[in-house]
Amino acid sequence: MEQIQNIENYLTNVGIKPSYQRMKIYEYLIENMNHPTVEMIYKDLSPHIPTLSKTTVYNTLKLFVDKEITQIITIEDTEARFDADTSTHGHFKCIKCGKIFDFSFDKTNLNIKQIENFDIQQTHLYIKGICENCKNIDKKNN
Amino acid sequence: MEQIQNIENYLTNVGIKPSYQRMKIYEYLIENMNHPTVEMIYKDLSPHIPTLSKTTVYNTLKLFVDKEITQIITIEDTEARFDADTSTHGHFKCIKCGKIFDFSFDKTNLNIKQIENFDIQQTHLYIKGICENCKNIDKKNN
DNA sequence: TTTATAATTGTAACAATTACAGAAATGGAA
DNA sequence: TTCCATTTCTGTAATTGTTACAATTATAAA
Repeated sequence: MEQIQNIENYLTNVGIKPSYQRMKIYEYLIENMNHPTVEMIYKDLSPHIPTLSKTTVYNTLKLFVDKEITQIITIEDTEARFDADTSTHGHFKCIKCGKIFDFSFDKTNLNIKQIENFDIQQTHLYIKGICENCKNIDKKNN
Repeated sequence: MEQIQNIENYLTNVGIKPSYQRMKIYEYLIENMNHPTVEMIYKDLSPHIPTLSKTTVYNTLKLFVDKEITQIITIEDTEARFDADTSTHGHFKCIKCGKIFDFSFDKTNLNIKQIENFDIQQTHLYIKGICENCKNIDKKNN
């Protein structure tokens, strides 16, 4: 399809040889912006790529991160999540339903003092709490 | 000592029975604000508490987190770090020397749109890059 | 077709964490 | 004090996420 064609070109452009597995994993990432774990990617793709190895998923994601077309999200201490959107944006995790939401924020007026002369390469903002939907469910049950 | 006496009272006040291990671990946290890992805490305390078990360190930290007198820092995906300062503040990790720096930031004007009606319980800001000291070392070597 | 190189796979190793059961400590009640 | 119940601590085993590595397979150039 068109999509896959685009992915092939895109990977080539950033210096990644577009193997079948790599294209499928990248396609999965941009179609599933729900910040999947390695386990999720492996489980969902295995039926379509029967020979797929979990090691390949790990290797491929590491490659994507190195080439800066994917970022690691460490909002939970248990396992890493991956996001094909590498722009600086925040992540909210609902502690009730577990869903992770994206949000944008203005990092220009954080007004940071102590690290003014440091070189900043990555900024991650993680917020935890209860999402609107779960809040409403709570209300109903009271 | 005075310090230990304070810790005993403090733990009691937040609803934690102040056992010897718990007091020592909490004392370690407030004396070592360098965001230690479980391994670091265990290694440093073992000589003073020969019977200490790593499981106790895990259990105790989980208890502290539950009672909200300690926060988990997940700036790296490999292992959890712990911080007895539970106020909202940012963490900078230098990718050269690995050191973690605290900094304060203004979370009032982040100007967040998409999660306005969400309940916010924790805010974590993680920044990665190169600290001033490592920057200067780099300059000298060029 | 041959050959060199790169990518993929599967297994084993590793490291952080958790589960669990028994031992030790604690704190009343008799 | 002694007895008993409960809590805490300990050590080992199990679990989980990740990485190392060697063998196999695919790719691409000569």
